[in-house]
Amino acid sequence: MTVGMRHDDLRRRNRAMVIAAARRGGQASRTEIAAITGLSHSTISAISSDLIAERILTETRQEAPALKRGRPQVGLALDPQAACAVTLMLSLNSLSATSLDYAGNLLEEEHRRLDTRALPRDELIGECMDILRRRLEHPAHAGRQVLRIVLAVQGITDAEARSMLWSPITPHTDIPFADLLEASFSIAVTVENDCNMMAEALRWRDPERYRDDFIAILLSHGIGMGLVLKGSMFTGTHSSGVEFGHMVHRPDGALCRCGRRGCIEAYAGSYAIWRNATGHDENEEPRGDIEETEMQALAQAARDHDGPERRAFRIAGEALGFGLGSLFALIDPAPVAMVGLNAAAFDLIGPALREAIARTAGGHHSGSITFDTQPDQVALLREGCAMRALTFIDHRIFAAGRAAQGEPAPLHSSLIA
Amino acid sequence: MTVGMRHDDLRRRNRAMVIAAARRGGQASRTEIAAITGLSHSTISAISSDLIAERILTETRQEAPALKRGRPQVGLALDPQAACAVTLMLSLNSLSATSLDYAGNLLEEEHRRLDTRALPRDELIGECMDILRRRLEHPAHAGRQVLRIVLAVQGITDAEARSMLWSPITPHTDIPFADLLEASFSIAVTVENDCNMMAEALRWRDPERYRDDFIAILLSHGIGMGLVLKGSMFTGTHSSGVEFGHMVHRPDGALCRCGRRGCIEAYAGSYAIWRNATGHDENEEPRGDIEETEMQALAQAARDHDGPERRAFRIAGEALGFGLGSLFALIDPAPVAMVGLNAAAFDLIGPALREAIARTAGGHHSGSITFDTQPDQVALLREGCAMRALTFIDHRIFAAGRAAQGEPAPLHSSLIA
DNA sequence: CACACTTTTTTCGCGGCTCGAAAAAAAGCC
DNA sequence: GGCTTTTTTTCGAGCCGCGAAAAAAGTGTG
Repeated sequence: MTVGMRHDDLRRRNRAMVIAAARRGGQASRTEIAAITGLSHSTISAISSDLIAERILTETRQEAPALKRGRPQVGLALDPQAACAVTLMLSLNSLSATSLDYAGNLLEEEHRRLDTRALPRDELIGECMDILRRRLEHPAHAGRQVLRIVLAVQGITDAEARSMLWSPITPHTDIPFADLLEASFSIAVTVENDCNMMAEALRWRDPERYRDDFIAILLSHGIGMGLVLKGSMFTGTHSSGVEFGHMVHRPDGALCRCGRRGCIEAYAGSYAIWRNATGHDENEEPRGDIEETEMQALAQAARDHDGPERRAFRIAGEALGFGLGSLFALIDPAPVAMVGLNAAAFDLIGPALREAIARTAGGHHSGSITFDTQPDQVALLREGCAMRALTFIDHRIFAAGRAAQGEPAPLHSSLIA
Repeated sequence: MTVGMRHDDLRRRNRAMVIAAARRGGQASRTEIAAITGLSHSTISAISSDLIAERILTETRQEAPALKRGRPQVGLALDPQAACAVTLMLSLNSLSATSLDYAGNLLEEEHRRLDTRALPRDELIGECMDILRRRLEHPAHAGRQVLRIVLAVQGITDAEARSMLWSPITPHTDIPFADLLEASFSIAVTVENDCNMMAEALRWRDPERYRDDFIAILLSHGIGMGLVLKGSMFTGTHSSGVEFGHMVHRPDGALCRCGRRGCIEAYAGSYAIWRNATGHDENEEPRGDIEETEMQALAQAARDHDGPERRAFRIAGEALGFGLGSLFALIDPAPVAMVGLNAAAFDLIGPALREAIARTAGGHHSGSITFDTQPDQVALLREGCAMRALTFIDHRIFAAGRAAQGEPAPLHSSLIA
């Protein structure tokens, strides 16, 4: 509330709403948009025809044959030709990238395996540069302008989404990816936390269930979280925040990958489950990487008989439950989606988790806590990045208008900000 | 972003900014406001003259003699006659109330002692009704209209600020104070959490230090928290939220007043410190109330010699430290203000607290964690309530305009919402 | 003490925005 | 084919913020 509102801010916001309605899909008609936004039909009509003239939206025949009388509604949809976005996803030993048109259709993609932990800093950056360059030079774009690049990384990013501050996938820290990529390609870039992107994807996948308040928990080698509160992504004040895995479960407890003790992750990460299931001491240095099959074998053993494996998953559930309980003391309960490899073992984790939550403040009104497993972590991440990139174009570039007026538009000055 | 922006929303927001500038004090001139808001001088001039005509603002001679050349700036200040606000503060065994003019000056106040824990539900409500009625009938208002009532309670309120859901001061729950008071007095009411109001007060007292991100922790019989993130009060999704005292410190640990185990409060509340200092078992039922002098005696004993008292304060510090560490894993570190009785014992609590934080994720970048003690809990609460009530009038009523145009204005319809 | 100078505040006309009402368009119904 | 219904566009009106210019209210100077 520091800065005043000028007249064009108004138009910008209302344009953004029309674009957002089209982005939500369902071929919203002008009349529907007017009803949703509360704006007058004239306003929506004016904005729509502007957007169509600027080749941002297109009219689509309503596919439903419209049994009703009266002039049929004309659906508004995003013009796929309006722009492109590129997403980069950097994970442990894996770098992938996609190109998308403005409507969100996948144009093409590439996946590379590389040893991220061993790679020197320059080469890690170089790999990202190269895969991005190959996207930009790819013929699939067919003349469309790439207006936005999103790079999602495992680990902590800064609040301005410009740098990777720390990541488990590499020993290198504070890599200013956004600055580096923008300097080379002159296209606006943001660097995002992978769990936040997964949460973003859930909003688009199931807007009924995941709308204003919900939690995405990544159960894999480490524990991550994406948190949406009151309709917007919750981030830290300086960093991408919400390092749920490093909330303290047991003071001075088990040794965590981060070097500290007692973190939730030190009980619920893959390495912690493995450590407990295989009879290793909880103070033992965490293993670097664990094969998916190995975790599946542990889960199967836990399902087969009551033994250390079952106990290990129970301990994981307990740590997650108490952690969620503490979180819910702060934000009130909300639906939870479990994502990632170990979400497949939620049958082993869930009971102890629920039991632990019930013993905390969060268990008070546990009605609104529902758990749901989303196994396809990779697809979720890709979708989230795509939507983040596209909605950025919606809001920052197309809502502002006066840029895509046919001409190439000044890339360096206006699009990077 | 669901609802579109109309034309008058624009004016409303810009009016609100001018009022806010006056509320911040310093007799801001039109020129300064134009600079701060980024709006043009003409706009600020138009809005100011409207607000002066509506008797919301007044011009004040700049008291500084203005050594500069040129036409001297004319300060804008709130017109104390524009409205009134009433605050009610309900705490353990205490009910107090104040009347304020629109500029925030105290008109008069009343304080009552009553046995809140023993009082039947109706009588508790009745006491609030009565003290409010006495305020409204008090001659000090001198014809000014009371436009807002804020009731702050210890305990949990709902997210809409209409009901007290639970409180340690009474066995009764779910009391819809806002509905009850509005039905009787036809003045808009909100019900707020006391710690949130203390945080609100800190923003006004020391805006340099406590601005966008900070934490107020109430150290008294229980442990409370008010949290400001990214410039706005952080609340739960359903309740006033941020029940920091009931985050889990040690799973299945000490018995808490809330009936659960291992909460931070069960180690750091007055009753917990007393329990540990006097050699009682940590599973023992918490004492209901502890005199201020008794806690001071424990603190003195802890300062005098190394014994169970010192250990009790250290345990409290440790619990708070690990709790803050977990919190900082979620939101990143921020300045902390310690408020309330046991803030006076921060010399005993602080070292263990810092040590514990250093062992958590929050200790990573501990640079931005500063601790500060604010002993005058009562004054802080009163200030916070006052500012909450007055800024509500600023935003919801005066920024909207077209209401206080001389006439009494339709109370029932427009002011309650 | 008059006049120049400086800074703040107001005035005025312009362009842009949204709105409501009415008109136009595009169907189905009989 | 004409009537009805619903959607969309058009048109004039009313507000609002802006920039430029004017007015206002002081200080400095000779």
